[in-house]
Parts: sequence; C-alpha cells; structure tokens
Amino acid sequence: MTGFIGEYHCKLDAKGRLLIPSDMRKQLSPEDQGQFVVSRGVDDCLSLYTSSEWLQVMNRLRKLNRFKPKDRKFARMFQKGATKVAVDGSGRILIPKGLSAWASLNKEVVLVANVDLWELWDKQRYDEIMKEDWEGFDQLAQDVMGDSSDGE
Amino acid sequence: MTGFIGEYHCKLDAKGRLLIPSDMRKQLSPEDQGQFVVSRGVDDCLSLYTSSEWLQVMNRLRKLNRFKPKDRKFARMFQKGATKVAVDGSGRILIPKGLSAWASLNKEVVLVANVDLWELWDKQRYDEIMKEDWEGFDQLAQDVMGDSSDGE
DNA sequence: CATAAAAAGTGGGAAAAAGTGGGTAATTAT
DNA sequence: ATAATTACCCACTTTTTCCCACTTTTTATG
Repeated sequence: MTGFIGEYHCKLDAKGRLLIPSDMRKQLSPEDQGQFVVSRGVDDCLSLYTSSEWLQVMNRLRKLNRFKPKDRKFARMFQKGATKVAVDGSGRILIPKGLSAWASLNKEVVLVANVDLWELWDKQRYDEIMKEDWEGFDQLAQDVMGDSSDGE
Repeated sequence: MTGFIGEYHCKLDAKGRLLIPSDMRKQLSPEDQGQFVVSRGVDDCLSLYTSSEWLQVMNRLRKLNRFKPKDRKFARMFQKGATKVAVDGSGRILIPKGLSAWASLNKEVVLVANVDLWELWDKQRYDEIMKEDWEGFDQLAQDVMGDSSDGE
C-alpha cells in the first residue's frame, strides 16, 4: 500500500538487536511502529514485514487449500522461521538467532526498502550482490518493465 | 481465524511432555490456552489444533456425505488417533505415546505454525524435508502463488 | 559559526519470566 | 491389589525483557 524507500546502514549489537532508523520509523504508520514480522527472504536476506503487510500475506495464505500437498508445503516453507518481533523502549528489535545465522548477518547490516517490505542484508553480501547484478540491470529492466502497459 | 506464526525448537521430556512456548501461547485466544487436539498430520508430523480450530474442522467433516464410501473412509482415517490434551500447571501438554510413535518423535522436535494450525515434527525429519524441498521452493511459490489472482 | 539542546544510536546489568527436570500423590487398568 | 500411567507441584537453570546510562549526531538559536 505504502511503498517504502531508503537504504540504511546499521549495526547489530552484541545481543543481536537492530535499531529501527528514525527515518524509517517515520515512514511507518503509527500502528506499525511497535511490531514487525521477520522471516527468511527469498534471496540471501531477511524480510521485515510491517504488521499490516504481514496480515495481507496471511490472508493470501489462508486461501490455500490445506488438503493439497503443494499448498501445504508452500505455506510451511514460506513461514519457516517467520517470527513476530516487538520494538523495545529504545526503538530496537531483536533479530532471532536462527534467522540472523541463516542470512549470515554480521555486525554490519543494510536495511533496504523493497516496495512494501524491508530487506535486511549482511553488508558485505549486499555489496557483492549489488556489484554482480549491476551489469545486467539494463536487460533486467527491459525484461521486467519493458512490457506494453507501463504507466497509466 | 488468526493465522499463527512461528517455528519453535522444543524438547519432549522423559515423560513425553511438550512445553507450549510462551510466544506461541500469546498467539492463542484465552479460551484456547487450556486445551488442544492432537492428531496425525497428513504429512509425517502431528497436527495440533486449538479447540476452536478443531471445531471448524469437525463442521467441515459433518458436511461430508456418509453414504459415500470415500467420504466415510476419509472421516474415519482423519480422526484416527485424534486426542484431546490439556495443558498442565507448567504450561505443558502430554503427547500421547501412540501418536508420538507414529510421527517418530524423538526428544528434539519442532513446533511450526501452518496458517491456522500447528505442526509437530521430529527435528531431524523436519530438517530433512526442509532441505529436500528447498530446491524447489522458487518453482513451488510460482505454482501456488504466482497465479493471476494476486489481489485481495 | 559556535554552542546548547534535543534526538538518535549504543551498550550492558538486573529482574522477571520461560524452560527443564524430577518427585510424589492420584487415578486407571489389569 | 498392584503395577503402571497420569496429574500436580516444587525447585533449579537459562533466556529474555526491561530499564538505565552514556556517546554521537542532528537541529535549533544567538
């Protein structure tokens, strides 16, 4: 709905906590400032959903049919590791150990907006992937956006 | 109704008891905190239903046609082993021996949300299946969710 | 431009809650 | 009646949560 924007360079502290940058917080609706859902992203990063965004996702999952193996499997995998995290008094969230290990997060991380959710990358990995992918950006842009019906 | 979330790594104690993780408990409505229904899952795991969710399932079974052999058979199989379990003073439930044997549960288990019910896996089995399936996740996601009807 | 004030960002310690194990009484089955 | 299973309770360990204090950066103001 909203469309977030920004790229923040942050640090995880010794306890694995991440401060939500104030600039990012300002982009969140008041009801989304206290809680998030962290889960494994499709790429080598974590996805950070606002509560309202997660709700949308759940509504979609709920439409699946539990008696279809594919649906069941998908739902299970999609949700694997997904965790609700609350913002503490200092505006931080605790990134669950398992997830941060999965995404190989070190101290230096990058928090980057991706349309309606946020991605959390290990800084080093992020830099790498951006460098690699940059080459093909032209082509990719054409593939993804080059279609007929651009804007209204 | 709610859409549960989370993946918890738990241990069955020597008596076969499972502590309901506090974070999971917080997701349950007050009237669902004291009792569950455990039964055989469709995959190699146990299903853990809240009372209200089980009620829904029963309503669905009631709609089957008991004059159709297939329906009759399904209902019988589906309910096989289903057991009501109560939460004890320390927040634990006792997993019936027969069921835990059926799902090959050892000490280490994983409790994982699947939309509106919980699945209980043997940790080792769960890790295996997740590892196996991970390869195909991209494709699966596309099959299940990639369809036309993104929208609400 | 300098300085003060406020807000953002960091770090860590202590209290509280969660998780774990086991003993004993009560209930059930044989 | 007796053995086995289940329920209830207590005690200990670990983890998490909450809070406080300090540093750095940004903003406001003379």
